[in-house]
Amino acid sequence: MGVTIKDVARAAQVSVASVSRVLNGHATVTQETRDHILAVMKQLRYVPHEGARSLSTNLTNMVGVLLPDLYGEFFSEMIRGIDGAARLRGLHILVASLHGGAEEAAAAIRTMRGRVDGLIVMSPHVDADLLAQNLPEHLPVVLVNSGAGGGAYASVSIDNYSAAYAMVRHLAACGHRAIAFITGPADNHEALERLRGYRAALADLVPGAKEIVYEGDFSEQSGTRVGAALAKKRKRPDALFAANDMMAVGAQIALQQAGIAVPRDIALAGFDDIPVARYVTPALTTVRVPIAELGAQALARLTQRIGHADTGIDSTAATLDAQLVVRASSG
Amino acid sequence: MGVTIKDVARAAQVSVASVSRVLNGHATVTQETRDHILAVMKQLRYVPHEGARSLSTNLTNMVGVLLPDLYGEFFSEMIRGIDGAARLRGLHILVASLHGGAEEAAAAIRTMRGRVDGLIVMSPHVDADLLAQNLPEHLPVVLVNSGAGGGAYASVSIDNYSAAYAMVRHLAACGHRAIAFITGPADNHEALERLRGYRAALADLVPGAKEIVYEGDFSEQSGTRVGAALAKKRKRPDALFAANDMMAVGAQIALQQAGIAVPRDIALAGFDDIPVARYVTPALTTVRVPIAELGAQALARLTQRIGHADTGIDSTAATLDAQLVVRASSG
DNA sequence: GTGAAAGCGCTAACAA
DNA sequence: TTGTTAGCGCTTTCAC
Repeated sequence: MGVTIKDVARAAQVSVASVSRVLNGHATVTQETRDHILAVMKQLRYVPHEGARSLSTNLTNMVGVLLPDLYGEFFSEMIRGIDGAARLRGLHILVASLHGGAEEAAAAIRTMRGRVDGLIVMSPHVDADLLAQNLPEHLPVVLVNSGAGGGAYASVSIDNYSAAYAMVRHLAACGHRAIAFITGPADNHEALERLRGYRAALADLVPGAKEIVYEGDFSEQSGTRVGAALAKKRKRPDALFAANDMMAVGAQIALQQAGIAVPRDIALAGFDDIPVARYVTPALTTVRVPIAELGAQALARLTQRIGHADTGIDSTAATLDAQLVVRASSG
Repeated sequence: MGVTIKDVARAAQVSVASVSRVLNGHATVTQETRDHILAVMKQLRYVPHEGARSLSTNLTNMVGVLLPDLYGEFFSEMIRGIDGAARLRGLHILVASLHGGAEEAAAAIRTMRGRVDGLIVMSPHVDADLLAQNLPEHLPVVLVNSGAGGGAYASVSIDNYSAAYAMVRHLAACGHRAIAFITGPADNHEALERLRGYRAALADLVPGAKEIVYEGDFSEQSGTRVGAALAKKRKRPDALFAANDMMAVGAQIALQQAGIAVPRDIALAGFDDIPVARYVTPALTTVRVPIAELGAQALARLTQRIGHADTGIDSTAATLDAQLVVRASSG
């Protein structure tokens, strides 16, 4: 196909070893031959074959990124964070989504063998077993926002529990007592942590208050449903806390269409701080999740593991704090 | 490092060739030995080394995606479209951003050699020369939304010109005569096409109207600046058409803060239909760009080129239509 | 300082 | 049906 190291060697009348040496900056080459080889490379438009080099060195300078989905702001921020940290270290990223079921996830994991030096896995569904089964041994892995590790892998996550707790504290401080919650998908680790935070805070901070929990699935529609249902009730809660912003926005629109004012009639809060949160009216009180930072941290942890791959399993879990963002919707 | 094909062969008491055969589904293996080998693979947890396989077959099943930036909705939609089309074909994607200058862009392009079967390049800045210089010869390439091809490469793009033209037609049909425009970055091909569409439509459809052009750079701030400037004027245009949604949103906020109502005092329109456009008040009239579709098309074109790589250079340019989305902001 | 040659893990003739 | 062997493009000892 293309120009190979052999072509360069032949044209420069040297051995491939010498060409390889200048390629890798090994000092043991005369300035003279080095210049000559460099010139020939230029002239032939030689571009090294990274794949072959990887096979030889057992180093790819790539990290695999396994995401549950490639949709929306969360994902793009994540990639941005990872890529930023990666380019700093001269690494490239191989992205794959785990879209389908366990079957497809397993396939995705397996095709990473020999292509990457490490893996960043974010997967609310994949469990530790699946990983263990399909992961080439000794391949460094960092889990993101996942309960799957079970302590077996290094991980970084957002402190969803504390952030949800803090949000309820804020709502209570605003004078709201009947505080309702819209959950995320039942099998999503993050969503469950947020629910747990809501429950704990309610029990701790609003004595005598009882939980009001609506089921959602992180989609705007599920928020809309809850908003519409609430609008029809005679007795509404003082505040509605959705496990993510999209549901909060859905609820807000449904409520307003029913003539119920936010925050006058009911306070509203979300989670994530997606861009839209700033632009809706009233602007949405929410929790800012440092997504890009999360990705950057994951990559940092990973490269550190790649450095000394034989230090055994690293099961430490890092946690990033999320930040309360108070806007108009919480009253 | 891991378990290799040799290990499997040894354990199964067969040659590596046989193992390779069952790996690749070559029928010429007894059911008996096949089963045996499969069992050994399972037991040893063998995962083929894709890198090595690629070197042998000269096929990576990966496509490189070079993006100008990894920020925001546009990028994530693009990736989603490409990835969706890729997984349909059993391909994986290697993402890299061209962040820095030409230097870095060149480096990014070069490291793709031997890692990918083809390249999707979206780059408002990179020109045809840079590509030609650093691209391994015969590597299939598809350009996205770029003027860089100069007809030398296959490309797919949005018909920015016609969409902008249609938007001006819509604004004119709403009765607006003094229609202003906020440009994008001066070196951005798409931005220039939108400007060209605005100019042509104005000349064709609003006889006697003169162009009112403000400079922007696609950022929300630049829109805010224009909005603020406009707010101070005694005589404002009837309508403001921004070359992208972020600038339109920026302008809208600045105008409203100055007490100028949209669309009563001035009509507003954007371009892209980012999610926020739907949620601002009033909702933004804009042009929906089928970004994911654009990515999917690019990948489709690419794979078709990868199939018959020796058919020479394909310089055909496909164009996707964008769609006018009329909401409240245009009056 | 430079070259010859073995090997990275796999595939694909070619033989048997 | 199965095994032997020569690469794929590169790196890296080990001699010279």
